[in-house]
Amino acid sequence: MSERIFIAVAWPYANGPLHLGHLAGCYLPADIFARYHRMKGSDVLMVSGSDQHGTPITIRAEQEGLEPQQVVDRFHAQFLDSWERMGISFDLFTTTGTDNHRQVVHELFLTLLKKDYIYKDTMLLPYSAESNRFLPDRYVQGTCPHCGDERARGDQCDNCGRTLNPTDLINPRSVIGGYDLEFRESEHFFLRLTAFQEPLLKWVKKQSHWRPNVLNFTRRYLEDGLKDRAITRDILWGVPIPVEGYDSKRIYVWFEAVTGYLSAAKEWAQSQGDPDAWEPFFRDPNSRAYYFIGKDNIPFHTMIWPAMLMGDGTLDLPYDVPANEFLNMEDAKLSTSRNWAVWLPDYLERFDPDPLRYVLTAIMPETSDSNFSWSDFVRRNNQELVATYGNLVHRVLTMTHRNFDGRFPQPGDLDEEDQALLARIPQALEEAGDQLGKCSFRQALGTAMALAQAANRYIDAKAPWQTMKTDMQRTGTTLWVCLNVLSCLRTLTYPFLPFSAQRLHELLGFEGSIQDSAWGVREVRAGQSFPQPTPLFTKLEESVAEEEMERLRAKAT
RNA sequence: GGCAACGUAGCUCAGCGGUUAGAGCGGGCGCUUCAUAAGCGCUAGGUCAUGGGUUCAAAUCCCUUCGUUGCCA
Repeated sequence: MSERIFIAVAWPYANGPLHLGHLAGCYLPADIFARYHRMKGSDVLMVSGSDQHGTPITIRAEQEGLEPQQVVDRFHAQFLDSWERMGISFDLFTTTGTDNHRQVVHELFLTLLKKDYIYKDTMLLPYSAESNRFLPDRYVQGTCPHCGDERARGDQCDNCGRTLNPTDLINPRSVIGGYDLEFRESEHFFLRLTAFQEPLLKWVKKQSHWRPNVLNFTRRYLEDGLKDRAITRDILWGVPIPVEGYDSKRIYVWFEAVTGYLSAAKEWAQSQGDPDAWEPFFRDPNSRAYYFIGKDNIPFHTMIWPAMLMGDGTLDLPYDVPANEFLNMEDAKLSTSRNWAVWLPDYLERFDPDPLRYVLTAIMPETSDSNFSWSDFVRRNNQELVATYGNLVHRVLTMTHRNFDGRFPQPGDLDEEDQALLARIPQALEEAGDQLGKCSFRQALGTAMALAQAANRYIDAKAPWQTMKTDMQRTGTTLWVCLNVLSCLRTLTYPFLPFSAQRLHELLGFEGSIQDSAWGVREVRAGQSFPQPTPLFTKLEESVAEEEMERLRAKAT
């Protein structure tokens, strides 16, 4: 009986390239999870897309003298390229700019409006008479009422970090052209979040399988009390409001972007030639939906989106929201604006994807913030990937190829040590499978590496380079046991290291794609011929850490 | 200012009520030579931030203080 798994991943904002924080935060864990489940035979749908709307994109477009669409098209193409080269295996990576998305958002909006979960009200907003338009919060600057900083924006003050409303600012003024500015009443639509407070709290209290930080954060938030929130804005870049008379307004990104999970599933279904294929992922209690996000996104996925789903009443709520904490860079907080980050396109110009996938999994911020450093990257690559795992593969394959004529040996009688190591194979698969299923990716990777270490110990004890002088039968048995461990490691590492796992698959003489193998024991065949082995991973010069650190520092502003 | 999390070996962290507190890396000693000078074994005597409390029993639960970080007003 196979499981059905919907994997929703946070929508990256299409106003800049992706960095290691994005990857470690949600895309890599989601991909590991998806690959594991596909191999296990689960019915998997993994979707996401570029978030195209919102003020920062308008601002960037204005700065560069481009249309917003040109900005988002550029980054969307870059995202697709990064996924391909990093091996992030989306079933669909779309955008919020499609007709389909607009329709799905409209349907949900109208459903909630009809049920009175969306209502109209007025609010006081910044308006520029001279340019004849309402201004986004970010376009308004003024003195922060808390710290007195004169360059606070209408959404927040960068100096003291507090969240603000434009009406909070002292001496508010427009950023564009420095026009005078007034506040005018504007009519908007609000989501009645207060109606969902109790149902949400009741639901959240049952989610004992959630990560403690996600659960605690959400409970505290709900116990403090939700407020209704405006879901429309006086802007022109975004999804239109499906009600007559609101041409100068659009649906606010946070309402529209989370709906993208549903619209992406529907778009995927259409692309499969079966428009209803999305339904089992949203309307079957036996299917489970996982939302992979960074911790800054928790409220939207544990409260707002579930509230919208509850309001609709026909769609399943998230099963789990395995939010990750933050990844720091060389002991400092990642910062896009200060350019303190390693960008994916940049990384991929110089290094292979698997070492990064390995290191980011090993330090994945599952339970607390973690730190990426280039010296740690080089160290882990050289000592863990190359020395412990890659070298195990290489020493076993080389010895076998050289002494058994390029074929796998026929095993003789198995002694206790042989049996003990072979017994670890199904154990490791079960253990790692269990850990992967619980989204404990660091642990699962550790399980795989522990098996590699056990094999290294076994080889040391068996010393096949000694026995081959006197007893080829014994040597063949030893290597046959090792080869079966390699076959297992091929499976165990696949979710984390898809590229090298595929290569190992081929080095072991298996045909086709490793993706089609099952999550289970697969013995090597005695007598099977296999190719001349080449190393799986490349050792990095120690100087790489220094050079990359320099590069990072040089670009920072 | 309010709330929360964290503070464990030189470094990065795991453990989160129950035998002498663990792993990886670094350091020290030794073994091995098949392999990308890779592998394996042994070794670190750390007041589990601090001061109290609960308990037969606490790094593990509760409170104080200090420090770090995050969220919120």
